[in-house]
Amino acid sequence: MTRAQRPMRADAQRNRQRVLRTAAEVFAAEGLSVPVHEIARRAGVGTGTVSRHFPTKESLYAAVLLDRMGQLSGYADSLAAEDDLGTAFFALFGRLVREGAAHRGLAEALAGSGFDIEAAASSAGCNVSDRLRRLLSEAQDAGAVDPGVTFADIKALMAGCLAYDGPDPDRVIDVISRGLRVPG
Amino acid sequence: MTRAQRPMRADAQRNRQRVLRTAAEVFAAEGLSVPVHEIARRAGVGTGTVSRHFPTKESLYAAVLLDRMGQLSGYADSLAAEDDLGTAFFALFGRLVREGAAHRGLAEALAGSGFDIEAAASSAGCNVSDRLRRLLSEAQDAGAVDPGVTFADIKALMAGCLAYDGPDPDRVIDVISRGLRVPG
DNA sequence: GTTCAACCGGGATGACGATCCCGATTATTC
DNA sequence: GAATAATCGGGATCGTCATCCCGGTTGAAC
Repeated sequence: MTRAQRPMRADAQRNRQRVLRTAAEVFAAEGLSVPVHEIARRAGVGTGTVSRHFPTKESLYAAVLLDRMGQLSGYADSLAAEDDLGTAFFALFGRLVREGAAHRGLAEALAGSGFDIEAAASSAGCNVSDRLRRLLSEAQDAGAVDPGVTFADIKALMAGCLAYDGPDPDRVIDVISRGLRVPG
Repeated sequence: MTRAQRPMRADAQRNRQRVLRTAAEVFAAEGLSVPVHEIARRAGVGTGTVSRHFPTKESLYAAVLLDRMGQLSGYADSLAAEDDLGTAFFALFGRLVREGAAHRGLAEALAGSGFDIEAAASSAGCNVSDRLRRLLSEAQDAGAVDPGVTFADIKALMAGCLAYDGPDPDRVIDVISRGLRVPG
């Protein structure tokens, strides 16, 4: 147990954020194979700076992904105030799909290297997965979602949707949402 | 205009097939980043043999993808005999999703390098896309599919489904199929 | 059975990119 | 404002891989 380390120097913190944001944009726009060197260039820092904050490229992937999950977690919290549970569920589902499209590759790359995303996320205090699970069962109790649908189905559908990165994601989400509602 | 070239030597043809099949399996199982060297090793040939048949790795991607599209095209043909147009449509849709999961990455990689998959496929005489489009409109005329759904929606849904590579693809396909049917 | 062009294996080559390192710089503390 | 420890930039290093090449081999034709 070492003493609580002193806070990061201001410029270091700034650079870290800058790299993280740049990386998120660049990965989303051009894929994960963009060289670290290029991310450093666009962020306006040296490659050494990137390396220091994120010792491997993989750790940069993880940081970008966790950062995004934190944001989504905030959105999930904001839905707690929603009265209509069906609306809340479909809102979160839709948002996850829309926002997640760009990050599917990240999740794949990390999973492929034995990085446990869910564990890391929940230890970071943002378990989007649990919130969605709870919303699903509440929405089912409220009669807004087909009770035959399982959480695994939802995850699978999302995994699918996350890949879609074309125009009109709303139409896709609509069709799927329709499939999830109570039949009849 | 050169004279029609003489047929490939028997061993060359055999090796080409062997590489193509091995590549399809390996890509599906371990992703596109597997080294060409490794594919050659598993196929039991030298790297030079792979290079000769497929001068670049990208051309290997294309060959694997077109090969698979040819097979799917054959399946689409076999559905021509089906009486129930709704059944035929959902059969092709489901099959495309199930079989396609492993090949999404291929399509992405090629699209990213300006390779026109649809054009290549149709010039190879196997336009799965057109067949699906026709089946959709026939199934809609027959009252089996919601007439409000467009072909673009279908392509989008497929793009999404293609990403899903987990257990129970059938449940996912069921939910989506339910969303596509005529509203009750 | 002989000839020859096509084909084979796998090592050599070169490019690219992640990571490490170190002298220069700058934020923080007193 | 001086001291110092954290940070910075970007070049050096090392591996990995796609691609090329060439001496040896084999199928095909006569």
